Amino acid sequence: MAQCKVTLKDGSERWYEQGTTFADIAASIGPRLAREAVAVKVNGEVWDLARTLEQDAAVAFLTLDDPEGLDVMRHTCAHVMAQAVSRLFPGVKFAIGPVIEHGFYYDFADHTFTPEDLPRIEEEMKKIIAADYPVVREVVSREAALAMFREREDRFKVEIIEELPADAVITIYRQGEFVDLCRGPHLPSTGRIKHFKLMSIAGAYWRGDASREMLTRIYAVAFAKKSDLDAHLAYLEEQRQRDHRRLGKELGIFMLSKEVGQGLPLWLPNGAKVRRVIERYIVDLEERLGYHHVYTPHLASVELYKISGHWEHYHEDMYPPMQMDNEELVLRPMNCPHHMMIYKSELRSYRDLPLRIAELGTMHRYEMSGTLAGLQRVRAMTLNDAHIFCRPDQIQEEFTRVVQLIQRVYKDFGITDYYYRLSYRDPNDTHKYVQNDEMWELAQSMLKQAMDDLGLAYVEAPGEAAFYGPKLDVQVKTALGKDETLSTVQLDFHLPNRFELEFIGEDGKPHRPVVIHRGVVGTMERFVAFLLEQYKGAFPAWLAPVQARVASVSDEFAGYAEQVAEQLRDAGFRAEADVRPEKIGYKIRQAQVQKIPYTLVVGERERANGAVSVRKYGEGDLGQMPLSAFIAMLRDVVDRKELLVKP
RNA sequence: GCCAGCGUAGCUCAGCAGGUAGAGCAACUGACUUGUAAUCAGUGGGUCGCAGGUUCGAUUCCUGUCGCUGGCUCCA
Repeated sequence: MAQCKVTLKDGSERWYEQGTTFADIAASIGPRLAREAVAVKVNGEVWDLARTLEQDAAVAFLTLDDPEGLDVMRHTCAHVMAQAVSRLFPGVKFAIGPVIEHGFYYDFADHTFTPEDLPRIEEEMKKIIAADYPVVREVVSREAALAMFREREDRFKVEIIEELPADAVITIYRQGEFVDLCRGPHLPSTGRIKHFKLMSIAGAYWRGDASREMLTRIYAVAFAKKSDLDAHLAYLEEQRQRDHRRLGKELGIFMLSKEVGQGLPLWLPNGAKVRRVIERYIVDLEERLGYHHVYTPHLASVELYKISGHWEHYHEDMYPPMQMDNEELVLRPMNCPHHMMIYKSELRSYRDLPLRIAELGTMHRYEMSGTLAGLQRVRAMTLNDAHIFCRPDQIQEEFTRVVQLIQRVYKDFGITDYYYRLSYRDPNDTHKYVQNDEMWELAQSMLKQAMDDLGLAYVEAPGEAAFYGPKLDVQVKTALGKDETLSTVQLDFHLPNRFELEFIGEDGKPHRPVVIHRGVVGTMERFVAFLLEQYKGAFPAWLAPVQARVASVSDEFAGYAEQVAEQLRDAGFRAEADVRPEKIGYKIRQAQVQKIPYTLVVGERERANGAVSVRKYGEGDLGQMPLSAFIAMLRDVVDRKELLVKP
């Protein structure tokens, strides 16, 4: 028998007979490895331990401590769940069951699950794990595979097999009475599965295609250690506590009601205060950076959107037209066309460029009801929007300035957990986009170049572009773990053509400008939703609806408390007095629950000294200080935009 | 929009398997005059999302509808 050389992770080399299983190789290295190995990486590919060594190879054994090893366990766990389902609900059809972050899911058809089914399925899974069935890989011919799954009437598996490339190695995995089409790899046996929990049931379209059958998906998590599972569940619970919908209600930020309409939020006084601070901040900053803020109406003629092309491409997301006099009007879903018209209102010289037109503009978009979520997804939203009209040679500098502005703003708000995404058009579905291949190629490579020159890391996302051009998105995570776009910068060579924009160049001839669309704060709604979750409702002093509450120790000091609050307001702060005849402990508790940054306790000792006793949210009693000293401190904290609690 | 679940007082939630509803907080009234996360007592408040149906009788079962939640699709 031929000998094969095995190079291990530590660089050492060993020789084994061809045909030796990797399980045996692991055993020859050590009993502990034999016990803990769940799979093996052979020349970079993850394999089952039962597979055999056929040629010289670089070999690394995987345990549950390796992310790839953990994924193998999660994948096998998905099969165990499917097996349990097939036992409990005969006739259920199986679609796909991939590994996802923290766990896995499996899509089923021809049976509707309810939440009560989950514990039953878990119980059955535990039996399957206890039975410790070996998981056996089997290579089968395409014909055999088709025959097998046709006989079971597993239409999804048949479809998958039919679409596999001609040279694909088709494998099935068996465990006990259960068999599934699967590429693998898997654990050696079901008994190796550790800790898991079935989480939720959801609908999901077959192959993610809304025109196809809706399947029932069961989501689950799985971990190597009980403590990891518990920690994950605790984390999810904590995330639920910081859900902006919960905090938004508790803190009086916004409300929604069906009487007002779905997805149409009302900003309550506290929310409006926060929003106003942000609006002032961003408008001031933009004006300093050479943006010109404008106001344009919420209604526009359909004609305007026919010129822009929105009517053709975006029509289904717009509220239908209203016929008045001899005009057809729509609620605007975006204000780019208005800004195009502002550009066109004068003859522009190359010396005028870049021209940066900005607006806090309210838009209305018809979002599908199922996608609405608190302030994160709404149907009426105010964008921190701007359109930069520039010469082609100015694109890169303007783009760079926008990215720097984004970074500046994120720093001021203490936003650190985000990533950049370059969104390109979907090369397989180009009809969704404006037709101009050359433009797309140019714009996409230009964005990439600019990001590379900035030295910023990014992910590339085909299919995420706007219909008129590629974009840079800044992605953040919501409390529920979903990615959302917070900021966006989009290159547009299209609208300038549609509106026939021009500037007079140095040569005295007309030229076409380029437009950069950009939203830094994005929408006020999503931004505030994000901040609520980011700060767990504890807004930094510069943003907080109430920066300081003055709490009187007893009625006798109500006058002094009012006086202190008024002095704070005169100094430009948002302050109020709590002079109710309640115990000081109760007032303090309420101020803490409302996450007010500073509570100022005033009684005899403070009144006598013109002082306040300062309690800071998250830190506790800072002791007594003269009111003037507190004002100086608060001013400094506000100016520096200091975060209230460390993230 | 699609699939599933949920919808009880202002808020958070009880209410086993059908017999016209309860707690805590909040609100209101009174007492207490208070020193760093809840003072005590009392009072009011719900056509149990809405509309049908089954039943002697429905918050409880069924159907429809509206809304919310999770996910899919979509997306700032």
